[in-house]
Amino acid sequence: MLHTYVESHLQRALASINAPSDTNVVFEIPRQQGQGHLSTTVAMALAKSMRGNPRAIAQSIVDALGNDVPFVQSIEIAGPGFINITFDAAAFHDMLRTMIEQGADVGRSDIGGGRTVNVEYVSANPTGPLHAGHGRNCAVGDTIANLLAWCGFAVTREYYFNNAGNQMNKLGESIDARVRHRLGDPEFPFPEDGYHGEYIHAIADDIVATRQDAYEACSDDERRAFCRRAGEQWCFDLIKKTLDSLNIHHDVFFNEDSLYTEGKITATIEALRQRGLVYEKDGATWLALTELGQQQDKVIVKSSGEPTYRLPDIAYHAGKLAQGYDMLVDIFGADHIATIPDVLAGVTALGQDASKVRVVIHQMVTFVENGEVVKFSKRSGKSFTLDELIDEVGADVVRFFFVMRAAGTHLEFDLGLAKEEGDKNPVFYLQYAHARIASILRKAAEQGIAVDESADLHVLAHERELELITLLSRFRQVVERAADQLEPHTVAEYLRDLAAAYHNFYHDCRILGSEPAVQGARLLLAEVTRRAMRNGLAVLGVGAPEVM
RNA sequence: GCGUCCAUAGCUCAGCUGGAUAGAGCAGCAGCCUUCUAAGCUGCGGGUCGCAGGUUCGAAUCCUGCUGGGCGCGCCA
Repeated sequence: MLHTYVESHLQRALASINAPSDTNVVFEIPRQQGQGHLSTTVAMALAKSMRGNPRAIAQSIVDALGNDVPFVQSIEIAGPGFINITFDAAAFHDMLRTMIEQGADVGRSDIGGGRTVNVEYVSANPTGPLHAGHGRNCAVGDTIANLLAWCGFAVTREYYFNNAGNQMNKLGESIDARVRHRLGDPEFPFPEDGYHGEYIHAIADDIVATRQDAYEACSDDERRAFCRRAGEQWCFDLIKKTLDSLNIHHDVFFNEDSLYTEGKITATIEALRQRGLVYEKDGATWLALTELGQQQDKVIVKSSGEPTYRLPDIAYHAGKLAQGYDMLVDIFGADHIATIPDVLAGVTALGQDASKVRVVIHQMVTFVENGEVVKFSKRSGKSFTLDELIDEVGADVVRFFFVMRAAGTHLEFDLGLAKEEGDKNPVFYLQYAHARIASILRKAAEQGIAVDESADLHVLAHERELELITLLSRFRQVVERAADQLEPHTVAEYLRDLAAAYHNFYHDCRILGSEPAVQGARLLLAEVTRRAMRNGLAVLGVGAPEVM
């Protein structure tokens, strides 16, 4: 990054004009031409505390800097007090050299320092296939996990599920009914609010075909449980297969039921009770959330004796913190937003540090094709599954489209655009840049020209070359920021800019057939770009094709 | 009604934790291939940053209110 060349000099200059020692120097890359390569607003920020004219402060900073700062060509004061710095080409060559030395790992960071992070995402219960809308949680969660891993965190990818609830019973009853229909009892009643999806028939067919004897040996109650287990198995197999096709693999599948069998639920209630936060009312057990700053108290154990989801959620999060994770990341859809404060309050009440929990809320997805909203509904059984979406547009497009917008905004997924295998599709724009580089490297190899990492970079002076180097130099910072802020879409934005910078360079700067020194330096620049693009796409979980 | 997220070009969206003349893609119009992939590049048009106040040298960005929309507000998860 350019700012590293001037940061220490600037700090010294600030000290010499008696600026406060905690002054935060903010650097920006100016948008407009003629404003240098790098800009800082520090003089304007200091105007208040130092009670001075910002331009005058800027002038004294520039005077204190002197004109012998290495790599700096010129410094100008502009507008209300911007300090604009123009670097000489050697700064760009130096940055590129640093990136060359990072080899295939260009852009990798160690800001995580080995700290442990648990990222929990997908977490759909095994009551059916993942539907298309689940794709956003999958892609956002896995990309965040990738980002953190890329930045030196020790990441655990976790999937939390519940195979004991009401919905699972409904699943078992639904399958049971379909099996009985097949075994000569067509009048057997289908449960109210049962699952109507096609997959229920598929599961029933499977049971009849492979386990009919075992099924018929069961009592009525056992049959429902049998079907529930068969359904869970079938659904999980399918979910894992779907995730696998998106290259998503969890390290831990955490069964909510283990919280019961291991006594964590009762232990949690007792711990909360000891703190005076639990009371009985109307036959139920309540958590005094108002004591913890929340709006209202909530039931944690129903009068039926069953806990509500809130209790295991608290026990689950407290348990993960107790395992010693430095950070927990939850990926939730907007429909779960209200549960978060309760869980965090409960976790805090149990003596854990809730500030270690970071929750990424993503808004809902609308699928659009030809300007019309495409409906999907699990309830009606007319489900639009994630598998179908992947079949339609491909795994790369699915992953990219779900992370290319900020998680907090409503996402419009344009199926028409996604299906387009051409220039309109933003994924191909990135992949094409990579394939173009791969192609040129192949062509060079055919001509007996290898990438020479020790090539002299001084011949790189074209505006397009310097722009490309500047963009490349930002790669690591972009990834670090995306990891820190848990904002994967900024990587997608960056890669678009990087691809554009490469296409510009490619268009204006002939590589093969140039004079040997220029050819060598440009080939090396192309190779570094390829590495950065491949790494960036890998973080997004998108492939980097050699040929398109 | 309460909570929460959102509102930026015709459409979909960025906007780097307050900075300079608010950007990109798509759509529209006009150009560029006998040479490394035209899935590319170049140019043009297009804006009351939802509205109204406030803080500040300076606001799309921070605060308040309002309007419009998404999602929640259960002894469902």
